[in-house]
Amino acid sequence: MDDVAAHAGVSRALVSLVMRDSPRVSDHSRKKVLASANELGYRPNAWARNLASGQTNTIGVMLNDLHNPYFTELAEGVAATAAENGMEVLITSGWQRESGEHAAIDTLLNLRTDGIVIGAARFSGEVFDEVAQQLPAVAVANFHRPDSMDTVCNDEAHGAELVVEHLTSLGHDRIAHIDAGNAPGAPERRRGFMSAMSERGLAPIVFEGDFNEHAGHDAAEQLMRLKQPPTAIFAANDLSATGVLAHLRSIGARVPEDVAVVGYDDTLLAGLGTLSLTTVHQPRQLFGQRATELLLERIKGRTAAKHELIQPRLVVRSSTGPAPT
Amino acid sequence: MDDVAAHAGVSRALVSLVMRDSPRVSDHSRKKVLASANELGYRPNAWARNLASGQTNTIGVMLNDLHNPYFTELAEGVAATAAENGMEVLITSGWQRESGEHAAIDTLLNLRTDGIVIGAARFSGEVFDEVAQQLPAVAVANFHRPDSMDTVCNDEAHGAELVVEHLTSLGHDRIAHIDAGNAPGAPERRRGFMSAMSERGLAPIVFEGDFNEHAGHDAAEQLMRLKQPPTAIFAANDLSATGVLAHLRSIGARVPEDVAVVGYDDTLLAGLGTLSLTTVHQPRQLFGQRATELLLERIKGRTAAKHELIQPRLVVRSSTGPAPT
DNA sequence: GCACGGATGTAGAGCGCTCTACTGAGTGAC
DNA sequence: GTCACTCAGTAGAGCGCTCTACATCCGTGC
Repeated sequence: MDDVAAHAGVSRALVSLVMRDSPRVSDHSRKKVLASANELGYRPNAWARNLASGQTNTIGVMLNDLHNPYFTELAEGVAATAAENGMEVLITSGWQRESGEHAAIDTLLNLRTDGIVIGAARFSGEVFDEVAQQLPAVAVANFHRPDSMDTVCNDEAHGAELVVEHLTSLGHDRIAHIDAGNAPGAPERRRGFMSAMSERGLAPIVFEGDFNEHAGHDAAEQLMRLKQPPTAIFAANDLSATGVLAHLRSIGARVPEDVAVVGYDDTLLAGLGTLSLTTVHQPRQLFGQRATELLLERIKGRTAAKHELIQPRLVVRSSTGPAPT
Repeated sequence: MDDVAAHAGVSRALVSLVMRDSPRVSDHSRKKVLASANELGYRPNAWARNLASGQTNTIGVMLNDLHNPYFTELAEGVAATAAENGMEVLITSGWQRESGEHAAIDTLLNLRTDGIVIGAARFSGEVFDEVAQQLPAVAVANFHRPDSMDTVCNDEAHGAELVVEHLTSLGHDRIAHIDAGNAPGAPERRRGFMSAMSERGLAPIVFEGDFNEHAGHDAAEQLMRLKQPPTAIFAANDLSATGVLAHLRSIGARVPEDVAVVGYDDTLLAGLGTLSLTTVHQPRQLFGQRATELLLERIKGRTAAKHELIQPRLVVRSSTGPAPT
């Protein structure tokens, strides 16, 4: 910076003003400084800048798992909203391990970014409190719902209710749900399914499963061996639903004529022509957007915690149809 | 840091040594300082530390597209290798736009991380040169192969050759390739296919396609209308192969008895029980590992550029089998 | 002619660390 | 007893910026 100042024949302070796009600089000086900076290949040092200014203009995003589209779309939403507000985004990941998550959060805390978005961490409540105490933070899709920080969650239960509503409106009444135990989001989906069913006076059939293809396949096998097999199967997620479809095909059951199948998450899979799965779509970018907006409010001084529930929507494709008569 | 020093009754310099795990500190002082730091909730400021030390202990990773498993697995490889070497990783993304890529690179350059890994950027050669001039950098899966920085690439041509070898060994000789135009990696796959075919005295059939399901479906439709349809189809990637499978199923052609199908990339799709696709697996984590290793060499002072080609391997599943007689 | 105020520009302290050079105490060899 | 050396700790400059307070210049109004 000294070199640029000397080269342009101005003070260091003026160079600083130019680099920060201050309106307090005449056009003439601005051009002179910019030309010198360009010629010397000068680029402001972010560490020094942030140290001196005490703010980073950066939002840190900690994602549990980069392979999961859920998180990357969340990050994309954060990035878009951050960019609109002139902020930058730095991502760290825990690579699906809890120790990794701690390291990733520590990196961001040491960096003292202006705020932190936490994507579905396995942390205990205390860790959340500790983070919230140090920096403005928002947790997304986290099922602890810590009071100490803002949260943005998908309304899983409502998603399940949408499924039941869709299937019952098609005339289905023997509807089975293959769940995913205590995996994140699964209990809420299960509870939503059960309450939606009983509200309609229907018996909720629930089979144990998991968020993978194999579990869906096995559960479907058991379901179809029942004396009265269900006419519709609501799988834990899209992957699980592909297992269901595979089993149904193997026993010659037609979808949706004999059995309707619904997934959850609206992943790439669901959209494939071969599967064309009715599923529940979560507006994942919106999660990132709302999280960032909440964070910006926090940075501006709000202190009371806010908790947002985002509404999913049903995407009807060709794996569901009228119940067999 | 002053507070911690005062609280522990030592100098600031000693606190600094403790925070950096220096062996020059007695056990007694170390414990005292750590206790004070803990009590006061002290956490070293990364900006100040990096500014003062002139190094960041951090590797920056710029990824073109976080949704693409290719890049996230690359990042995972970088993270693992970086962790082994006691370094941290910070990720930025260009969100599939070139302007975004520039911003993402700028962020890292301003941060002056110790090195940068660039995941498949759309940059021109000059941009690579410019980056390489400022910081140690490695480009991964980039098809410009700039001389100014190290590169790590997949040997796409060899992957295509593996496919041809597999199919011919099964007795196939009418093999068609659905390509993906000039999309990244596609020209290399096409060339590999063509040369492997002609080496074996076979006529390479190439149809225009793209890296998506729809393109695979359409190309397959055209292929199967030929007077002599191919007995094996090598799609541009797994997604394209799902389109092929969908069309084959719709016209009642059996896979692999009537037509063998091969994908590329070994994504989640290929492993699904319903598809069970023979495909080419790229060791994507290895890309990240090698990239990081090259970067560390650079940081330690190597100046001559290195270019590595990583060998893919064929994963045989049930979408391929002996050619019909 | 003078006070005033807006527009530009500058000086210099300070952000929170690290790092070099140094001090002083203890240890062992001769 | 002296010297050389090691070990533990300290002082203080300095990393590359920003920011507050101030200086200077010029046009305006009375």
